[in-house]
Amino acid sequence: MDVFKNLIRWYHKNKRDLPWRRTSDPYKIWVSEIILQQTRVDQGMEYYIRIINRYPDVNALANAAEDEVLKTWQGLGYYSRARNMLLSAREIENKHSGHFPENYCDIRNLKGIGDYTAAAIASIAFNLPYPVVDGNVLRVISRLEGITDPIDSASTKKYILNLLEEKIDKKLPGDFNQALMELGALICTPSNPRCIICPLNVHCNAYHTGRIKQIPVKTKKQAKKIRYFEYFIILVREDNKWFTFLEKRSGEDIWKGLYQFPLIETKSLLQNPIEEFFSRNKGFIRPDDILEQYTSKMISHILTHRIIKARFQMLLLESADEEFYEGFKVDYKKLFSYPFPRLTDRYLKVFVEKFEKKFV
DNA sequence: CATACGTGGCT
DNA sequence: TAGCCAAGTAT
Repeated sequence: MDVFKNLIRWYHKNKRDLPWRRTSDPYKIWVSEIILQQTRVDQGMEYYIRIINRYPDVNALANAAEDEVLKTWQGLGYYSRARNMLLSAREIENKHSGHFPENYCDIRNLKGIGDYTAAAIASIAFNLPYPVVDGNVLRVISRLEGITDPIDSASTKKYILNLLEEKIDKKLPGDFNQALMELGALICTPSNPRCIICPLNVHCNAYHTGRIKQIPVKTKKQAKKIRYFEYFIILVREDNKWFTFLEKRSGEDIWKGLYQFPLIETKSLLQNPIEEFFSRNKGFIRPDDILEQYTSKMISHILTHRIIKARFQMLLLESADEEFYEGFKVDYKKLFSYPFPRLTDRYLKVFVEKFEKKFV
């Protein structure tokens, strides 16, 4: 069967020139694979450049502070990737003497590395014959083989993995894996695949049976739930300097490890947010101390399975009793050194335009 | 096995 | 436009 020979030939002729394809450094390949989890090349590219510049090797990353790594990752999403990458860098420093592990098992045991990423690093960096099964591969193979079982079920993934374990090029498994993914990214796309120029079209079951639009099959997704976030940007002047208040997000929830302004979360829209804030933070600020107050428009922040409806309350204050607040006080000038989710970062840019000249 | 986790581009 | 989905992982 020369199906995959055509694929490899196509890959060498058509592959994109990407920075992580110009190195054999497992560290850099690892960083690229973490960034590319659920993320398009176009979106991840600038982050890859930034991270490699800032942390050129495992040691540099291992010695970084979590806040700094998260700031570097700010805007990319799925922030546990950044936290786990840092944990794994430290693990490599401490338990592998700073040397990136070279076998599948040790790679797979690192935090943030699952079946896909372990196979990707093992094959690309160390030439080990582990097939990758990612979204591209599931789409390409299910079409090629005319698989109509849902590709998001474990059994279908296992079936495709077993199939590829037989087919994988043992000499150049990294190229084999990347060729399959590259085909999925450039030709065998989810919508409007370019079957006419596909190097596998002769052998493609879905193509020949007119089922390209029906395959792959996926089980249904659930509806979006709405969360309401009411933020309070509190500004206080002391000794001719402006301060605000922040909290670090913890717990198993969205944006863990990032920072936020004092927040009230509700399941429905708050009618009197300021009142609610006073009653929840007794002694922190007093209504009499408010010099100026502004309420932003409602901002809808759309996530895959969530809609966050957020609003920012800006309060300019005479004074505040920080002992009654659980977060911490920040010099306004240092605000932008903290990692924030996109929602906050976006609003902050509007905020600066609109208000900064009033008090800075 | 289902669900949570971000963001942005495309249809 | 609302929905889909992108080089997945952890729980």
